[in-house]
Amino acid sequence: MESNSPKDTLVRSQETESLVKRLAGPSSGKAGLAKDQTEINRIISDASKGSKFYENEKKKDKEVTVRIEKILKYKEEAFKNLDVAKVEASMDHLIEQLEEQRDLTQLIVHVDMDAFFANVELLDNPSLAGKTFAVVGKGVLTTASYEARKFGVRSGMAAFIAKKLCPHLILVENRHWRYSEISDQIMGIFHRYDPDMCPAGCDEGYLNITAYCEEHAMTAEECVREIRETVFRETKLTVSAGIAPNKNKPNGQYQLDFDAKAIKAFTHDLPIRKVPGIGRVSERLLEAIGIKASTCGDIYTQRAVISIMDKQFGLVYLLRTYLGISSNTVQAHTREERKSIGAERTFSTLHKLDDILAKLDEVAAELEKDMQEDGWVGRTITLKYKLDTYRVFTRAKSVDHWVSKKEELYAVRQMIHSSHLTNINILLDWQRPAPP
DNA sequence: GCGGATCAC
DNA sequence: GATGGTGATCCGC
Repeated sequence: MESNSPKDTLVRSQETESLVKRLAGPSSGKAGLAKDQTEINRIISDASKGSKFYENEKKKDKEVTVRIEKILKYKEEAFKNLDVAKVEASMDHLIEQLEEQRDLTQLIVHVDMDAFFANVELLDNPSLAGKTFAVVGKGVLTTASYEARKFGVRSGMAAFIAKKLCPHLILVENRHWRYSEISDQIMGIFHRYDPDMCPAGCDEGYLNITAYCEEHAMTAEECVREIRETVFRETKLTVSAGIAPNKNKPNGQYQLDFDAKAIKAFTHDLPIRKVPGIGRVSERLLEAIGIKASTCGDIYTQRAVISIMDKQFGLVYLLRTYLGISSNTVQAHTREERKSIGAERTFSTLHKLDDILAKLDEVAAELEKDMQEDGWVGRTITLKYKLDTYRVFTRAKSVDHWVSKKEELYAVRQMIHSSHLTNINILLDWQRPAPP
């Protein structure tokens, strides 16, 4: 095999490009590309180069490349005997059926606090106003102020990398108790508008305001303005909202027309990476099979390919994404619906088994404490640990009785088969998903 | 049921 | 010098 074929060169240059993008972190592509993102990515990559973290990312990137090669081979094979016109016609039929399920009667709102942790810090320390600062926990950023974001600083980024991008960056330590305090307050406000509202993390949620608007003879827009004003009045924090007939997240503060055509126009140019569930890897895989512009509009033009790759990508999920149809029911999760509880710690590399077991004991004790608070019990104990190479191992064991004690959690020590640990995670499942 | 991977926040 | 913690889900054994 000649190693300098055009295809080879292409694959290799793609690989470095995707690695550089990967190193920029999971949230970098999410907010839309900055003008000088290439330069930012270069700085990040240079700062990482040579580290074990970098080597691990390189390995994972390579694995995705191999996955892509397999998928392309499969695609080529499946395409050989494919009557494209016929498949497209049957896809069009399926799309019609899905279109019939579109329900435009519900007023669904997605509310999302602006730079939540950062703005809470700003609230409690006004001297941060206008400054480039970020909130940091365990060496990793959880939020960045809008001023800092201009430098390419993003949540999920290592603090020392952020400092390279923005040397004057002020680092503020996480204060979790403070955020949950305010989170409770905000969720309380959202509840007044929809008692069944569904929180998504501590700073955002989905509301169905159909009933509220009916009862108070309000339009959705008026209602959402009132929600946002109430949050600001009671917390002095700002919130953005998107209004739509289902849970597809609109962009920022936005009301989507309640009309199939307008919704499809919206998704047509929407980068597929912004769709919940499409992350960095799926974006790369989809790009490889022809979602070239990486927008949802390409789902339609590539419907024949996608139909033969149903297994890999989920045909109906993608078609519904193209149509801009998603669930429009909002329901709070009940405590009973929770499926697992866990505790995780990262530490500097431990080599001696005794030290590792001591750490494991700490994590087990922490998990037992959290379990007691909620009266939680489970049947499957999973141990996850990470080596200093960032390689992760998982070992699970299901038992025939309910586990609640730290002694039983600590028993996972039998499953450790390495040293050089930097992270330990113990997870307890209430019930594993039943096989179909 | 288990282990690896991906994803969201 | 250095890259988090919690919970969910899907796929291929």
